[in-house]
Amino acid sequence: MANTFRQFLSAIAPISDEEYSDTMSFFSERALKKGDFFVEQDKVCRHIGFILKGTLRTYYINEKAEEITSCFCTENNLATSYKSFILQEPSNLIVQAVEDTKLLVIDYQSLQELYSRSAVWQTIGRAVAEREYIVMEQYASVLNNETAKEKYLRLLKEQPSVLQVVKIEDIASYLGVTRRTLSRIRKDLNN
Amino acid sequence: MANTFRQFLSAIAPISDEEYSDTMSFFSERALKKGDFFVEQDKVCRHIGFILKGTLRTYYINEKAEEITSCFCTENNLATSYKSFILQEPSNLIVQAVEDTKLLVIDYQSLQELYSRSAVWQTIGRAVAEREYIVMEQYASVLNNETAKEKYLRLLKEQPSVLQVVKIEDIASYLGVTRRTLSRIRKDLNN
DNA sequence: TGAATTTTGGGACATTTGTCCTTTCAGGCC
DNA sequence: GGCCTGAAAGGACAAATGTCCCAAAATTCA
Repeated sequence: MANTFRQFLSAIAPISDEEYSDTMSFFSERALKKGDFFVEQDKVCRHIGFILKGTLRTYYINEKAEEITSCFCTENNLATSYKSFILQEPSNLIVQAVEDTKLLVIDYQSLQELYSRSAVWQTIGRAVAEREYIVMEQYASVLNNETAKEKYLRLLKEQPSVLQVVKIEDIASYLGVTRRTLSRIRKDLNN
Repeated sequence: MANTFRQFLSAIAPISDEEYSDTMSFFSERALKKGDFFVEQDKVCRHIGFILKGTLRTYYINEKAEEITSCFCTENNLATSYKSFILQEPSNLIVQAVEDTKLLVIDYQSLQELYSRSAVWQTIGRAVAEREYIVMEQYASVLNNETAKEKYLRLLKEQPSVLQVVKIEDIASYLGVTRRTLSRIRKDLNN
């Protein structure tokens, strides 16, 4: 079951069987039903989750009370409100399951415990932060440089499954345009 | 001279006098003249620099051969092409001094050496990555949610000195609009 | 210093995107 | 099945932004 997680870790730092089974006692499985929240608004995010199955959407509410989607999280990736988790402060981001989802989760205290116990986990912790940075840099570069149409095509290519489970409105806010503009883009692409 | 750097580190992790002077032997000072490159395009970024004095601009060249500015780096902050540095792969970002600049730099090998020597530096390394992540997340959220005018006002408030040293064109690309639109925004703000 | 070059501001028009709205379609529920 | 509700597509007009341009201002360098 947790094999994909082992692969995920091994891609970051070599980890022995012993270290792996030791650390796995810090993790637990968690199931979410469609619509359940993994991180709630204004609550401190206490967990990082590795997505075994399912899809989550990360969004925030702007001052016009609109939901702005910032991320779709899919299988074999991490889900968290990372800033809230790092700083252990209330989250302005909301993370919600858009379909039934299974996660492997670890809480903040346990992760700190792992960091202090093991150099391997220090390395993993840094590598995860670096990796999240790179993902975010890529996201920002795309936001800044690509048109909504290009962004849509990229989503279609990189996370096609997302289109099947989320609402058009959420994709529009993810692309930084209105529903109306996304409608025009989609019409355009069907010639 | 390097006092501000000591403060920068202390804000991340407690560091003793001994640890500080030990590790300082890994750093060296570097001066850049206006227009000099700190990171060149398609070369591996081998250094992280702490800006003692001056300003740098981070940008890339898009497929229309336009310079797109992604970051202005000011005093008491870090400058690097972080992704290239982490992965030690060629940088698509260019980092250039927009005025005479002094940095405290460390190269990749030395930093790895510090990581392996000292738990404090493991923690600093992770904290820096986390911090860079948070900055980037904030940047992406701003890009996605604020209008060009709001972004301009934010820049004015958070990095007013930048306006004195960089070209309008670079600010426009940083805001994600054309020079023409930034001109309209500025006219608007002067009533 | 003065000529050449670069940078900036803004006019005129074209294009894109947003706003507001109506219609159609699909799924859930009695 | 028929009704209700929410999601999606797209028409019509308004607003924002881009493109192309030129003239004025600032800067650079011989």
